[in-house]
Amino acid sequence: MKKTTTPAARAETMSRGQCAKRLSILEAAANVFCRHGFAAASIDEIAAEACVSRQTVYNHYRDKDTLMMAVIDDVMSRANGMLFSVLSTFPEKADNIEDDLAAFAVRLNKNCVCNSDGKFIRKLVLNEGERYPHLFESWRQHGPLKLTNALSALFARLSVAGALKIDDFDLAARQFLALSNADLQMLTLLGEMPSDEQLESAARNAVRTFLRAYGAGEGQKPLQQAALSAIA
Amino acid sequence: MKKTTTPAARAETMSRGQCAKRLSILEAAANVFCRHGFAAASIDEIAAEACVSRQTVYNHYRDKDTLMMAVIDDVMSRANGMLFSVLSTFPEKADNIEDDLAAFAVRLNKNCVCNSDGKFIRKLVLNEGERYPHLFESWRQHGPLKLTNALSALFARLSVAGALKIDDFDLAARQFLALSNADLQMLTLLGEMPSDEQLESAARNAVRTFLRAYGAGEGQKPLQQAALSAIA
DNA sequence: GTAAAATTAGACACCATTGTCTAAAACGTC
DNA sequence: GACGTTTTAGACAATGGTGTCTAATTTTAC
Repeated sequence: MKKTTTPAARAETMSRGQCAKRLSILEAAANVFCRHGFAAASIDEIAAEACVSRQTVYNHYRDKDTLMMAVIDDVMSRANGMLFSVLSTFPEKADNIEDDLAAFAVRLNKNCVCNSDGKFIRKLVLNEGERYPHLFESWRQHGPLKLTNALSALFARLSVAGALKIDDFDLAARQFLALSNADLQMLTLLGEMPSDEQLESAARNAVRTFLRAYGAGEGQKPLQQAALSAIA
Repeated sequence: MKKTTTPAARAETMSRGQCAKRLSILEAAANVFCRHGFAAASIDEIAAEACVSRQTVYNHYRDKDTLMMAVIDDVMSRANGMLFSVLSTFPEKADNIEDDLAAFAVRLNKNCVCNSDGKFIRKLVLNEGERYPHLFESWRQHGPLKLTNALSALFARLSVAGALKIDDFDLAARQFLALSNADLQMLTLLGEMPSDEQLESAARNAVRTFLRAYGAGEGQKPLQQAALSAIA
């Protein structure tokens, strides 16, 4: 097991068979950890769900803790990448703020909050955040803090452009996110993925209220249209 | 163990010694279950934390599941009672809505959301809600649904009184609650109890934005005072 | 086709936990 | 002080999961 192939060749070797199993194990482990929690998750169940023998799991990851760390790394980095990607879709111009903000809220909730990675991270942070302050802090930095900072900067730009009237940008960012989740919390709590209609409706409701509070209302146009409740 | 004492006498007997131990066990179990989750919680740790021998735990509760059920019952009924109590403090008159709503938000967050029962229920619902739909539904009925319904009715009254301008009362209720939590989520996620100042500030921020969106603004008085951010 | 590497099933020791049992001790009541 | 009840500490078997090992089988590279 030493120097049998060059690193490049081994990388090529690992590119399909091994790598596929690694990913399969990671995905299965994420699911099982999410379903049962770390302590109650059994390696046997993970192996079965990954369609892999238990020994193979131990071949790739020394022990349960190592596997858990790898899963956390995997999910976190994917979630960070997705958040970065979504943040890069900020509205550039100040025309049609309502539609732009709503579309952004939809993208955010769909790709970062309500998907399976979001669910995993929510459970992880709630359950282990106290036990592992470093984990909590790292998540906070790369997640909510980065998000609110970006939103805050966006709101500042829009305020300067005269499209919004905001005194505390940071507060407005937190409130925008809170409003965006108001209609979805129940669904995400159960881990269900909201339908496109629900996502759209929730975003509309949030943005309308947000703009009624912070819009640079010429006409203010309040209660422009009866809102459709998003929750059954 | 039959007819040794009258039920009344036995009740009297149990009123201090046994009952105290029962409560001690319940409290310890709630803490340990909350810290480690159901599967990872050990009866030994619960017994130790309750200052009671393990056998005593088994004397009072047949097995781990029974104990868990008892804890859930205990926490849920206490939380329901507290919510009922807080709901009975709704503002009666429509004068000074801002202060009244803020004070209500403070009471709600302090006694129902951010306390240890709230923390327990949050973890319980997130972790076991999918596995036990009945548990989830029961919580939803007695918790968020009752709360939003009551708030919705209050907003309807205030709208009729001309103090608010709301088209969708239910949506407004959900948004009010979402805004009330916007500044506290980070803290409650870690299980910390926010200070009175933080509770007050979070409620102020929420109510101010809420009224800017839904207030029957005569002067609308926007941006009346620079907001103090509640989050460090 | 062959050799190296990876995978598999199964057996295994080990450990923590659950729930039971027993005998001794503490408690409260009369 | 005597009695019944509750509590306690400790031993105990049973269970289930972890992590290791081995030998056989499959996959992959060349």
